[in-house]
Amino acid sequence: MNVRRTTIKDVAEAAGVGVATVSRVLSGGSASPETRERVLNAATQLDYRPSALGRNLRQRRSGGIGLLVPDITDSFYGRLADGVLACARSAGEPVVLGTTGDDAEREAEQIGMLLEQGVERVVAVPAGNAEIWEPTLRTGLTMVFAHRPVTARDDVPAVLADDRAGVRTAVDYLTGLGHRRIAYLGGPGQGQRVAAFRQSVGALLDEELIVFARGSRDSAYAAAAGLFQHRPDLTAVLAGGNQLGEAAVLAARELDLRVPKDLSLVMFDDVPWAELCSPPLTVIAQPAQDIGYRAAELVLRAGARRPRGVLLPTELIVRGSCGPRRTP
Amino acid sequence: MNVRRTTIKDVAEAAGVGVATVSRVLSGGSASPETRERVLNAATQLDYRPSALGRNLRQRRSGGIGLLVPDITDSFYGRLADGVLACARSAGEPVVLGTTGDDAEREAEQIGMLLEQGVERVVAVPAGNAEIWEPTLRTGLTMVFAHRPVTARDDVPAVLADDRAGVRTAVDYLTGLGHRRIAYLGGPGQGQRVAAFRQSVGALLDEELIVFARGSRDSAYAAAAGLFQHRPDLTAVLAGGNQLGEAAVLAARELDLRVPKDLSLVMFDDVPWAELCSPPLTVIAQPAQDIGYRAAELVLRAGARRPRGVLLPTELIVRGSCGPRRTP
DNA sequence: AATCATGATGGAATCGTTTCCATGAACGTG
DNA sequence: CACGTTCATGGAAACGATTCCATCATGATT
Repeated sequence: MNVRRTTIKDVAEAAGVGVATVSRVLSGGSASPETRERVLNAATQLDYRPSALGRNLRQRRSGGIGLLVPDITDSFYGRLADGVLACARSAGEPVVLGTTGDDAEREAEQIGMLLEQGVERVVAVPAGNAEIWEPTLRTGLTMVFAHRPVTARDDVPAVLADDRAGVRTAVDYLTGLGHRRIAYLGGPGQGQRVAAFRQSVGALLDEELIVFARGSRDSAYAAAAGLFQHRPDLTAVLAGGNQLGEAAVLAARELDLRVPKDLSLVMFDDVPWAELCSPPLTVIAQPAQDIGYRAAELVLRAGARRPRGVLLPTELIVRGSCGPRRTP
Repeated sequence: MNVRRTTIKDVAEAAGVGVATVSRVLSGGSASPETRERVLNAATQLDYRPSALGRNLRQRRSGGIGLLVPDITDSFYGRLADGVLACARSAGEPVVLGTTGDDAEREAEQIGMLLEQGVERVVAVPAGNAEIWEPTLRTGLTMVFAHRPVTARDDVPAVLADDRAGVRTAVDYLTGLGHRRIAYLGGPGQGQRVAAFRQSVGALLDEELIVFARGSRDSAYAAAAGLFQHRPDLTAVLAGGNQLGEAAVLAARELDLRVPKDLSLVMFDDVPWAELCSPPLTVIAQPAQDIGYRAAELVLRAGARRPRGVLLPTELIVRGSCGPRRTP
């Protein structure tokens, strides 16, 4: 039961060389062909697997990459995580996952844990703002932000969907259908999108039509229902995420607002069920998996890492949840 | 930039004690009150955070817990992962996530990586069967299976939803509605459910009505469409997961089968969109998050870990996707 | 008063790797 | 032929914690 695992020392002994040589051979250093072969043979013979523990300690860093998302339950973050995992797997790196619940404090706690583990490369969907990140960025870890930027930190690369274009396209689409009172139903950390929304609606801007929910489903529902009840004059809604879209559909149904007859709805993020919904939802698709993959790529290629950021395209997918403005 | 992190040695020096004493104090060993205070002061003063790297090497294991799921994109596994994360967080342990794609080979590869990382406690939704797990279980790591058992390994605890009862309830419900030709649309690793299905339908059993998809969405759709076309006489379907349910809805829609008029549908796993679907889907709810949490609990409490397994209840939630048998 | 048990304490070993450095052989060049 | 350069190689020193073990002081028991 207490079988000691085979160490580099065993391999060295079996191959009749020093441990340094074994290490060199296994990590691609220089060695004579014959020695190399002897070592490799001995290694396979003994089924040697180098322990990451020893290496990590010596190099003062654990290989893996850290991933921080607000909520792994959310389809969008699920796909983003999948992208990170795919990239990490092809690089042979483990991924340490943590959730922040979009809470800056919890985020800091998770970062602390990652540092303690020696994780030095982190992909994060940032919850906090610039000041919050200040201290952790000074610890010297390699960060890449995904999905959202941290304003005023353009020295940290960010992989983003082109929210601005997405919002504008959606708003143009809705105004083109005749809508004048368009609401934005937002979640945490959507400063960019809201700015784009304000800009896109231009003269139609009505601050009361911009509402925010906190992270949870309940909060999203409350925000949507509150909005619909408080402003029955609105005719279109742009929901800033799939949970918010879900809440909007439910709230509309509850208040007997027919979609799209009474209310047009566009949702950020294309999820499989958008097509199953009744009516099928018009969405702004985001390449969630790509975002994750690209972010992981960036964080792994820490060296000459110049790109300040990557902007991936969004796409408006028209289904059935938008119609011409209801004529009163 | 090259700020050496503060080590236990620094703390020892600052407190005027030996490193052994610092270690003892910090890990709750015996020490005199005054020494304890001096050490604690010095530690907070220097903002000391013990490096997991050193500890891991000495103890020959990395703290964290490994989590292996088929597909983090799937809502069910997302919630399961969330449960594991919640438990791990409260225990202060990091979680290393890997996906297997329901592929035994990839699963083995992930296990290998975890072992290399020194991860000794793993929660997994097993993809492979008993023989596949044989060697990895001999490596001495602490395993807990979640969501699915590995047959013939009752020495490894498993946290499961009560599939048997769930299937039976669903089948009883459908037969109660008059259905006689009931299909099962399954995914990988659903041996238990299929067995329960066979048993529940009893004399109505028709092997042709049991079909399987591989993991992907496409495969699920193909299986569903094939089933519906090949056997237009069936009147009810039990889908063994949310992706399969989704595929069934899509395929039915494509083939102009009206739900529930032409086809009754029960889906395993309650997902948020089940309610948004048209018609809202009748589902067998599974406590995915609980499964994850309980599994993590079990794997963390490695000592006197007696329970062979945990069986959590499922619940039939009746919505609108089932109706009386279509009269020809 | 002598002995023993108890508990606090620090030095040193240990975990498994990488990497620095010294050694020696082989080789090419003046 | 002598000398410098290059290369393969192995011993040993890190890395930062935990933990064994010996030491010493203190108080209790005979």
